[in-house]
Amino acid sequence: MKRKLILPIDRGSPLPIYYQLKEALKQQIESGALKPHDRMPSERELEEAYHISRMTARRALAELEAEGYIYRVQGKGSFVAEPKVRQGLLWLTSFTEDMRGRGMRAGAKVLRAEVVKDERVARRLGLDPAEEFVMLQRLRLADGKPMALETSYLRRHFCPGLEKYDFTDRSLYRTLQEEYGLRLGRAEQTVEAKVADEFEAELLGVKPGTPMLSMERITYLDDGQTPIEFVRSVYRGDRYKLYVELKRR
Amino acid sequence: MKRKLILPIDRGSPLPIYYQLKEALKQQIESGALKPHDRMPSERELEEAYHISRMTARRALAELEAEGYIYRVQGKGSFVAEPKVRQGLLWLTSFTEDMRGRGMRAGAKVLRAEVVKDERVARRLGLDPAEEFVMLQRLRLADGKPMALETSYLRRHFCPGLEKYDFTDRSLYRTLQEEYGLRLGRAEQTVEAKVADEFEAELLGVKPGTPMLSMERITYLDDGQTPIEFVRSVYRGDRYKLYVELKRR
DNA sequence: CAGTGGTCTAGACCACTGG
DNA sequence: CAGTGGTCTAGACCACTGG
Repeated sequence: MKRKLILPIDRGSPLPIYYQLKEALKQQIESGALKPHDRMPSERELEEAYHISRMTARRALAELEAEGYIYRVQGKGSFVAEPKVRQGLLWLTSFTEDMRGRGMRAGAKVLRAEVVKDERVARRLGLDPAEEFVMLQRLRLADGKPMALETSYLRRHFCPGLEKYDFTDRSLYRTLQEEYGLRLGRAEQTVEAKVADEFEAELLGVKPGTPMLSMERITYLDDGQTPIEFVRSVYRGDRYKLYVELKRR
Repeated sequence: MKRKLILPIDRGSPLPIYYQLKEALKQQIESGALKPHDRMPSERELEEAYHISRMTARRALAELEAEGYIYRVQGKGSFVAEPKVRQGLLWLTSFTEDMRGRGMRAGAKVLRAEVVKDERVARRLGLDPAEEFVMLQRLRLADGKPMALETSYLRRHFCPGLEKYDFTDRSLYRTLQEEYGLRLGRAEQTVEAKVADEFEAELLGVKPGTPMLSMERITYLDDGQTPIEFVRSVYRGDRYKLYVELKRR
């Protein structure tokens, strides 16, 4: 198969050739010009088309493979990968998105929505103990039945007046984005096993002593370093399971 | 600085030279022989010491860098990285690697090591019900105290005789790689909360009813689609916590 | 200045896939 | 068999760091 490759490679650029080639091929994949399982140009084809050495062509393809854009099969060739859930990562999703992904309908009952100070939370976020938060506590429902107890602390300074919205049928993350222009980037989360205390058991409709998944999350803005939220969640162990994809280093 | 490097490299091995070198250097780091911020041998030193080309030495170092074991500074050299603690859930790690990242010493007590058939496990892996597995059950220790009960099922066809090794002080994943040439790619894992049953409680030294993190994992070879292992692990909820990094889509 | 990592070349042999 | 990716060689020039 002969194909015309007219991707721009600039040998005068300070950017390495393998990098320019990698980005150009990536662009082809992301634009849809190359579709999943389409054959990529072979190393020798790239060598000839761009007058580069095979090792340089290889490096571009090897990095695309490492980044999950293509897969390679010895003796056959390189092929465009299925647009993957980027391996190895969990996605930062809202409860609503999470439940939808599991085929359940999400709901909420707002228990508290008020401005508070909390030294422990402030410390966890590395902030001044006097920092003010909007504290939002919701019982989260899946298909109408209790699934989790979620307590969020948002830095008031970034979203003044947040406590006035009714979050019964409203997405917190969507509100942050649409009303305050806050875009979330990443989060750090811990996951532990515990048993329900009386308060949680009562609210979630289980017996005290029932196993629960307890999670704490610190959410950052899309600059990756400004903490905006601390969340403590307790999920019913009998209804909730975490799915993770792991990748070998 | 002149240093004697007597890491074993076998040119007759089916394993690539760069890979053997990478694993040998990784071993030096994990054993503590090389400490954080220690200087690694330079590419030219490796070239000379092992009579290999610089590109081969480079590849070993480049992969160690990609895996987070070392960092490299142009004009200065390569250095051992700080052991990273985070991302316990991101990477497919062995128990030993996981504990090391938490600053604890890993150990094991082998409870069972035998060839079995197990229809439920076979079904979970999408295999013939008659598939034979090497079942390895270990009590996992951290700093000498029970941390988890781990039951692995490995497809016997891929690693015949595996049950004859003594895994008290031996890494299962390292054995798969070095003795059977099996390289792991990715895994799918579930995480649940449960309470310890009597058997687990007895072994792990907790009371029945103690909260536990229960995980199931299906591990695939580096082709990404051949299942090789099913693992069921139960971690003490009072000693173990998962760390996850989440990214916003 | 010698030493480091970063990029690149122009070859080589190998194992593997498919026709 | 021709074509593919996987590994490896023995060089080269470059930018950068530190003494």
